[in-house]
Amino acid sequence: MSTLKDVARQAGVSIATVSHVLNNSKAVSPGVRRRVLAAVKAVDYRRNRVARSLRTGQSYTLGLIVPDLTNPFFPELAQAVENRARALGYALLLIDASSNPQTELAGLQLLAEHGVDGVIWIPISDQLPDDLPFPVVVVDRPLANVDGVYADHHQGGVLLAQYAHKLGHRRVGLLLGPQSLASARLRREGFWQAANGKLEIVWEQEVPFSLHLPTPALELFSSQAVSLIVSASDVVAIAALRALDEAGISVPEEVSLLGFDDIPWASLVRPALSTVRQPLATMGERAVAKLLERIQNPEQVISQEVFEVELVERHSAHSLKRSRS
Amino acid sequence: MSTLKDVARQAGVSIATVSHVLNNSKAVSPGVRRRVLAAVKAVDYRRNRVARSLRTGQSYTLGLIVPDLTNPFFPELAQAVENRARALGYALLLIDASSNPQTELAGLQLLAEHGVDGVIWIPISDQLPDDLPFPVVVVDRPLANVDGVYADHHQGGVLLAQYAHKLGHRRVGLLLGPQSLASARLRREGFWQAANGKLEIVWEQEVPFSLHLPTPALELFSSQAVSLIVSASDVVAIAALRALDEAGISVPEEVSLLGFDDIPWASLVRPALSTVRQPLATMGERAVAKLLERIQNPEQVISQEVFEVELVERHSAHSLKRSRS
DNA sequence: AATGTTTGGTTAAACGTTTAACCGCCGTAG
DNA sequence: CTACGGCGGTTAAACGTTTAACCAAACATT
Repeated sequence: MSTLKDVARQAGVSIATVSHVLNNSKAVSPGVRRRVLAAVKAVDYRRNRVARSLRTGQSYTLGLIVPDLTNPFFPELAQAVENRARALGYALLLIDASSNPQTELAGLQLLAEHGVDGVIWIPISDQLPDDLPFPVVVVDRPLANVDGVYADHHQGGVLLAQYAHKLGHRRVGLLLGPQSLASARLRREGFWQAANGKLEIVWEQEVPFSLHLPTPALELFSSQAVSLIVSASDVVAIAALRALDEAGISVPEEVSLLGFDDIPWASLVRPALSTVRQPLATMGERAVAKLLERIQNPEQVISQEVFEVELVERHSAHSLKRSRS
Repeated sequence: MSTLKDVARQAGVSIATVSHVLNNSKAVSPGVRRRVLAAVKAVDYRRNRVARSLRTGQSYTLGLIVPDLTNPFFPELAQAVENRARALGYALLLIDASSNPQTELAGLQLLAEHGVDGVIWIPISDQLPDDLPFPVVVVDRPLANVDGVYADHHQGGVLLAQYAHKLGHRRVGLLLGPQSLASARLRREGFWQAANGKLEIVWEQEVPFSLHLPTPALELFSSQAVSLIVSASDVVAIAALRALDEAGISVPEEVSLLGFDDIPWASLVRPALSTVRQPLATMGERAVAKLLERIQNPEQVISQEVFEVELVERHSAHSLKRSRS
């Protein structure tokens, strides 16, 4: 690869001058500028970001840590983040933590070594390690003392409960997300709060955000009759769907099902999932914007942005009212 | 962030010595080594990979370019690549090309600037730009003159045709992937070859690898009767599934459907897709291994590895024989 | 005892940028 | 005519490593 030196030699100027025309960091005469640009083409020069990083302390690289790419919730987010970052001149280092908090920490460490300017983090751990040498903005799962962008999980819970009530359900079961995650806690709280007096929560079961339901959850389906199962996320809803199907229980005729997230698959599955939508791509883009703001201005007060959620009605939940009347 | 200099001062040795203990690049007495290690802890030293890169010419960073993370075929691959790369001490720069060849090229350029040691590429373009300053290994879509790891697409096509014949189908329609992609071409060729004389290919339609079917494809479903539709990939099979559902055509009763890839969703969808499986994660891991071999030994002869595929029977394709007998 | 040889450490150059400091020159103002 | 302030360019230092070259002291070999 050719360097500034090569360009300089080719153009018959000093390397400083070349640098200045490339960065517009100083006035340079049109004649020289033209020569330099020509030389750049001639030797096929590409700036060496490594050297630049070393000198300036900026790497123009961001980090992204996701818990598990295999969970269809994350790719959409990741894509938005990557595209936005690249549009703004940043490359993106990806860490997939494989649902392992250890890995996640190691990832943070790795990103530090690589000198990223900042990282976007969808955490599994419930707190930020201290003395990180870069700013971070957390996405999806609220954490204290960090910039964050989240959906309004609490409101999502409320929406679900209201919808359940509106459909005339009374006895419901809750497939909760990991309660170590603020997002899952908030959804639960929202639901409970809005359910108060109107809905009877017959059982609650904590399950991982995964396509594989633990057997205790499976057993609940048959043991205690509920007319509606509301699940922690679309993925677990879909897992439940499959389990119910295998158990010969039909949705929504025998039991209704509600999801959360509105991942693309929610509308692809049969019956299509009624769920609550969060603006994933927007959140991803906003996260990188926020991170860059923080990088520009490290002293600004930390803030959280919460995005509105929206109920989307499809066909996995059934109204009891009509069938009763 | 503390530097070698800080560690050296703290330990009362030269920075060269510190470097040597950290890299085991020279014998150092146990006493000094202990002091250095202690100093490292004391000042919370982390190696600065940027500086190291500049000096050594190695960045310990790999690039990964995927066409579209939102297509569920890729996350699994990406995860495998990332995990394997990290396990071997490499970080991974992700580029999502958003199905745009322009973006893809820009991404390659960006990776070059960042000085990656090599890149793993799932290309949309049909050839490798020349004078890339790093080695690349191509995955999934065969390209000439590059290292590659692929599934045996041709054999997959054969398997599909044989299976179709075994089930007693005769009139079939083909939802082909973009024929600019070698993978899609090979699948088609395999199918045609094995179909020869046994199957009548009533129509062929080229569609993108996406959840959205173009309308010409939709129209085919009703216009010309076939008993089986074989699709370019699971995603398009699922798209077809939905379209058929909306058209009130039931699968597999009225028309059978076959996929390709065996993405996780293939088994989640109803009816579960019969499809051909390729060992995605294995291929991802093998790709990074191959890339590293190439980095170690730039002169080795280029090679392609093709992986066996396997038919997996589920419930989207129907035997005609029984119903006829 | 004189002469290699090994051991354990240091010095300094180099990687490719950016950027502050410097400098010569030209045009203009006093 | 002198002084002065851009203008347009160059020089050189610095970023944090790695690593070749060097060196002193300890040790082994005859």
